[in-house]
Amino acid sequence: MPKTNADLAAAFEQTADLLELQQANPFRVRAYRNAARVVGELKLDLVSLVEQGKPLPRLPGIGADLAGKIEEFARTGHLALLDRLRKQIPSGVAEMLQLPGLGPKRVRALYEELHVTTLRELARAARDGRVRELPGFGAKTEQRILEAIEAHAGKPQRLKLVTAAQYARALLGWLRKAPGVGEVAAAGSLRRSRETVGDLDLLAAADDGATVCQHLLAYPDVAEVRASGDTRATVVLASGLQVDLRVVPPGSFGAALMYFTGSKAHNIRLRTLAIERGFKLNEYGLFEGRKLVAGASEAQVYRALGLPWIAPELREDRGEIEAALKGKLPVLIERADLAGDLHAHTNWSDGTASIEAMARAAQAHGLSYLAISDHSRRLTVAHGLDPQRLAKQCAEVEAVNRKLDGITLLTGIEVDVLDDGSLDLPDSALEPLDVVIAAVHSKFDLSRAAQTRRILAALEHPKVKILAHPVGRLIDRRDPYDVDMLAVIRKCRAAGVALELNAHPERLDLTDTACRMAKDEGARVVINSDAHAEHEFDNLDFGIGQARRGWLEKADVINTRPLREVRAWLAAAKETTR
DNA sequence: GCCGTTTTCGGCCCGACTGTTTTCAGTCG
Repeated sequence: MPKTNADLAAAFEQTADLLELQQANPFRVRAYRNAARVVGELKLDLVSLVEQGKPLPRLPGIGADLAGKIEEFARTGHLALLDRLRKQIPSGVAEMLQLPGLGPKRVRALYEELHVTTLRELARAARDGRVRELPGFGAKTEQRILEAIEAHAGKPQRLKLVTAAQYARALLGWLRKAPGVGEVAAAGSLRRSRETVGDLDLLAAADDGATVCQHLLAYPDVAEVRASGDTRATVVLASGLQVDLRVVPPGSFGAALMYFTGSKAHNIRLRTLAIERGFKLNEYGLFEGRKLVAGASEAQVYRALGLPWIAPELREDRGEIEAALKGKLPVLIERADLAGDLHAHTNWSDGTASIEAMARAAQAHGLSYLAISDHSRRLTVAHGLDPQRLAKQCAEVEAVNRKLDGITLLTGIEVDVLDDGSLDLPDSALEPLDVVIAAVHSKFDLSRAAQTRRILAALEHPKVKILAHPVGRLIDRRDPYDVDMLAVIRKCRAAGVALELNAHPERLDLTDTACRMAKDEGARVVINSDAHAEHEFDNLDFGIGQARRGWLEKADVINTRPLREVRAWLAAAKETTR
């Protein structure tokens, strides 16, 4: 099994956990965690780079030592340091770090004093009342540990962005009714449009924070209060979702929004930058000595640091601060830039609405063109179209088109890519269509080489202009298939094929890092709803969020262009080796 | 373990809440 950046990141993360348990230098621990993040987000496949004997690029926070460890891992599949640490500390001990309320100090005490090495043993020790005997522990902590172990068993996954957004909307509505409250906002990974959200971070402006915190505790869906003070409160909803509320004075709202939006790595960079410039940055503002320099708005704080405002989607410490310093931030795409949608389904296959209903829904969502692209015959569960039904559908699309005003329908198909890379419909059926989208819906478990070969072959087909959901994952349900994404992206660029950013909240595929890779390689992206129902054009918002996380600008995305230009692109002959 | 238009050594983001204390350590975000 070839190792990936993700394996390397996991090895660094485990090393950090174990070092932390040994009470190693906390900055050394941080260096490993930082390395895990940087490597995990990297587009470049480090293992194959080393295999090819190429030098590693300079990576932020990775010096001589960690670079050596990357090479070691690439060559041997192991880190000697990690192997050694694992011999010293049983694997179950590190797992205890996952429990809320248990950090390295307490876990170490449990391990050394009570010789507890698994969650099961920990639960037993807690039930026996042995945990409370330890210095620094008490009856309450013991009880919390038991509850945490129980919750850990039915571990709530991170929520999909769309679900988190629904919870947040309801909670913000509730908080707006708190006495004396000013602005309220959702922050955290939700505001950064991460594809999944772990817990909700909410922010409110008020002079009397305690009252607003109390108001949150009274929210009908609150199942448990974890903490509550004058400026912050943490509750757990009935669903298990944790909600953190922070309340600050109005003059600090911008600084607090920055602090609570994160990411943590972005914040650390900003605070370091503040120190270099003689300031101190915290959630109350930017301070010069005791004097508040900025704080009411994010833009003020960034400006005082010598930076333009940075969009939340970029705040991941993936180069946005360097870009901001140089004045080279991307002008990110916005929802209003989308002119059309090139992938939607109807009740001819597995959609729920008619062609006309989908067209009118798209128009109501501000779009001026829409491609009807139902499934092809191989996808029998979706009632996929064979050549005869496809031809009939095309005739109906044209008929509907004549009735419409202000939106134009394009004919199309989401055609299955078969095992060998050929398409599920004959060329004669595809030839008359405006849009042909190639999609992999089977054989997800091919080897990387075979899967890549298969997809590259499909991209060669002269009619294929879009590669649907290129990574193939379903968030939390199905892993992406193993494919050489860089090879796929380069092929797409060479063949004039657009990579779809499928905006369905369960897909959001391309991933953010793949979007950025596509942009860097000069390939085009198309942001499609893949709507199966009229309301699903709303999902385009999530596609835009993901695109912005991938640094995409209007010009990078095909369906920001007017129909005339899109038609020209669709009609352009492909340069392929076929 | 990383890093340097003040530094190649000595720093490394900052504050709130809880529980266990008797003035604060540990954890979290």
